[in-house]
Amino acid sequence: MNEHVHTHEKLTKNQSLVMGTLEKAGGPLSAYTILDELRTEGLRAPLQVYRALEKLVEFGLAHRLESLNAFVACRHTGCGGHKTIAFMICEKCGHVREISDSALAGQLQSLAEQDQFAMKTSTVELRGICVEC
Amino acid sequence: MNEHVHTHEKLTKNQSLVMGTLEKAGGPLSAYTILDELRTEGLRAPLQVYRALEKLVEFGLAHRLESLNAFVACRHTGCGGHKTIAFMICEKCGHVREISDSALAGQLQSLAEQDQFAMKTSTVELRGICVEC
DNA sequence: ACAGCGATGTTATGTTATAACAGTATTGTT
DNA sequence: AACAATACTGTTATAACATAACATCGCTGT
Repeated sequence: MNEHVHTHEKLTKNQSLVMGTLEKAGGPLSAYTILDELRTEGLRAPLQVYRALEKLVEFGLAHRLESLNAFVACRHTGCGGHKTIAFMICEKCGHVREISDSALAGQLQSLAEQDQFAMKTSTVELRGICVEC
Repeated sequence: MNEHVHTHEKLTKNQSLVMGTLEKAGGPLSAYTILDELRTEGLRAPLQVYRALEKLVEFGLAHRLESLNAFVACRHTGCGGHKTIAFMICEKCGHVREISDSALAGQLQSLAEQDQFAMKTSTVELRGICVEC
């Protein structure tokens, strides 16, 4: 399960700091938790974190979990060819599993097309209990 | 497209008030917007609304839209036999379409089973532009 | 009568997110 | 080098969303 190493060459200072914090955590963090982690690095205001997160999400390096109001590092970055489609969130241990499933992606797209709905983004979050719990 | 009439026989006063407000709106409302609507009815505190919403969601009479931090009346109540699976949210006009699709439901369930994940609830929200916009 | 339980009302507080404005850094162009 | 354009940064203040804690009320069943 050795994960990838991300270098973030093009990231700015704050973006790097936030990305590093997310990766170190290995799970979802709230913006304010990230901020607290980074006070030692000189960050002081929520906006500094939110602005970095906005970019990271835009770049596909991080994802926002709507049902948690939290953010996670993308597991897939750098491998290309997959869009993140869904998350399985364990309500007991907090573990988040990121899923790329092209069948699901297609299904969502065709649902949208049925209604002539121009889908821009999709949020799929499954809540429950994971294997280990 | 004549929709159903809901009578809410078993609802408490606050639950009725909140449900009525959601139905009258015909679209998503934030808890605080609901509160403002109901100040004339004597409601004063957010908790009064949140507590009612919690029950309504539990009863399946309303849904929470995670990506909007808002709530909508369920379109389907009283017909039985369908679980709400997804929402299509227009980012331009704010219109929300509620979708029951058993194929999608099955797909989510089987994704969960693949990982031996005991799914309790699912959130599926598609963002984009609707036909009319 | 009274215990149990769920709903209510209220105050206070916690948590998440953005507005508005000023300044700094980088890049590309002439 | 001078400049404009663009993006990022820092800061203060505030908005928007949500819950904790506690006291009380009003049913229902025994």
